[in-house]
Amino acid sequence: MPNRFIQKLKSYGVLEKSDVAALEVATSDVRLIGPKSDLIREGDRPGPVFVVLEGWASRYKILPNGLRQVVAFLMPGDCCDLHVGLLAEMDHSIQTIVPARIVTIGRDQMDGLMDAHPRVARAMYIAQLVDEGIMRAWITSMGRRTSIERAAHLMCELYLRAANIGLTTGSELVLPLSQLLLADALGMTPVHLNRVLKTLRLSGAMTIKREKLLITDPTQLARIAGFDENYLHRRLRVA
Amino acid sequence: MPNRFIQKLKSYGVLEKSDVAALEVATSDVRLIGPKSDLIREGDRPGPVFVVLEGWASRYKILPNGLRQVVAFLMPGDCCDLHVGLLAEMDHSIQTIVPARIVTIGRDQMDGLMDAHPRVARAMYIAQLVDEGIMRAWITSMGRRTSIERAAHLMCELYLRAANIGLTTGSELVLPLSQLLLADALGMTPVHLNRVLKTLRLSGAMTIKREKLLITDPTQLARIAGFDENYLHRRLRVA
DNA sequence: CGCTGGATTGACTCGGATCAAGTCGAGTGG
DNA sequence: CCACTCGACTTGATCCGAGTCAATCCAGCG
Repeated sequence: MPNRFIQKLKSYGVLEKSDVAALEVATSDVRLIGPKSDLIREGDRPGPVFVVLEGWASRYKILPNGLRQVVAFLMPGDCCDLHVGLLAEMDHSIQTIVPARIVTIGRDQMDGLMDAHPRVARAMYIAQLVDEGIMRAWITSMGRRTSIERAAHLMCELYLRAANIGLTTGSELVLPLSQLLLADALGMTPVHLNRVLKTLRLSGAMTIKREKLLITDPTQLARIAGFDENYLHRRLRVA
Repeated sequence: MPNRFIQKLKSYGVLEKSDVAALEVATSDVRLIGPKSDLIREGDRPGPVFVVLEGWASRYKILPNGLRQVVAFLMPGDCCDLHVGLLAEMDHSIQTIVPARIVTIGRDQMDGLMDAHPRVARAMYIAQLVDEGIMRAWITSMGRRTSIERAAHLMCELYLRAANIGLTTGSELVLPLSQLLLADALGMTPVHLNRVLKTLRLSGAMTIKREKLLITDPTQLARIAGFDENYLHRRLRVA
């Protein structure tokens, strides 16, 4: 089973054998977690850094009135913030969506790894910058895109992120996200999301069927979304 | 003139005299920048890290159709990402709002500073985590709060952030943000924002007059916003 | 075979956008 | 000192995208 975390870091910069070996050691303590289990809850005191090796998770916040907003999706290879351990308490929760393989890396181990392997540290910092770019793109989507554009944009993003770690087959991607979850991520009601997905389906751009996203017309989907992939930073910086 | 950057970092952890001295050296190369000047534009290759010592700036993205979304406000003491230098190009622009005093810190100097002063590094990492928390709060606001709640929430946030660096006087704060800018930050039209501000004014919770935010009823404003300040992480972690 | 949780569809309502006039206040120049 | 201007703020009237409420529909499964 490929280690998506290492695969992802490699996409952000060349890693030597020794780097990969160190990462393999650091990510050997795998735990299996069931679906819909909170890994950590808002208000909890943060513990070790953790990495999703397989499966999907969501970061979310609950408002005082009970509404939920998903603020990020974690797919295989994604991890929480490197320095969460510095905080007194979490400002959001993280929950698995489907059964997942999770690795936790203690603070000392993480510090040691980053000190001894600057190329790894560099790749992790880039990963963090990409995560921030994604948050900015989400803010932009929520504020200034219509619901159709917003849904199309999210699908473009998820597809490219997944493609980056070899999770796609052709123009298809296994996407275990219910319409309720997607609605909470896109800031709309499930009913309206359902109609939006129908419109996108009828337009011929994409379909979601049985937890599979199929992009039938990438150009059109990107056009609908007004998608510019620059924020995913797949182009490496050249010296 | 107080150095808001040092002041802010101090709020995230105790700094020794030597730390402060090093920070003072690092932030001595001040440039004066006029209002509405882009410090860096989307697509540009990032240069040194920069810090806003005085004045306000905004991070923003422009959509293909020309719409603008402000994704963050930078107030005195705020800085851009520590590791921007790793990216090939910016995924958003940063522009001053009013005349500002800006400091730039080269990558090598920054690395040296953080290596030699772990307490400074720690405070900067916390600052970055707070910035991320703010982005998550914005996503949540845009997705699940009504326009009135959203506006109230932003005002609570700006007030607390400003109070943290001694920028407030009583329940008042100098807020040089036009309604157009606020509308682009809150994802609504200027016309609608105007009505929202009127409602908040009539409710007795807050008023904006001549670039000054006056919170007339903090409890009510927080209640309207559904505000929980946990994401600003003003409580320090105790060992 | 019925139960259950997601997906789908319809009818109606409402928040916020759009379009279109104003109004106010700080300069600026005669 | 007052008229002119320009940008930002206000207000009204109307429209439309998305929410709400309420039924189904459907597939997987005990």
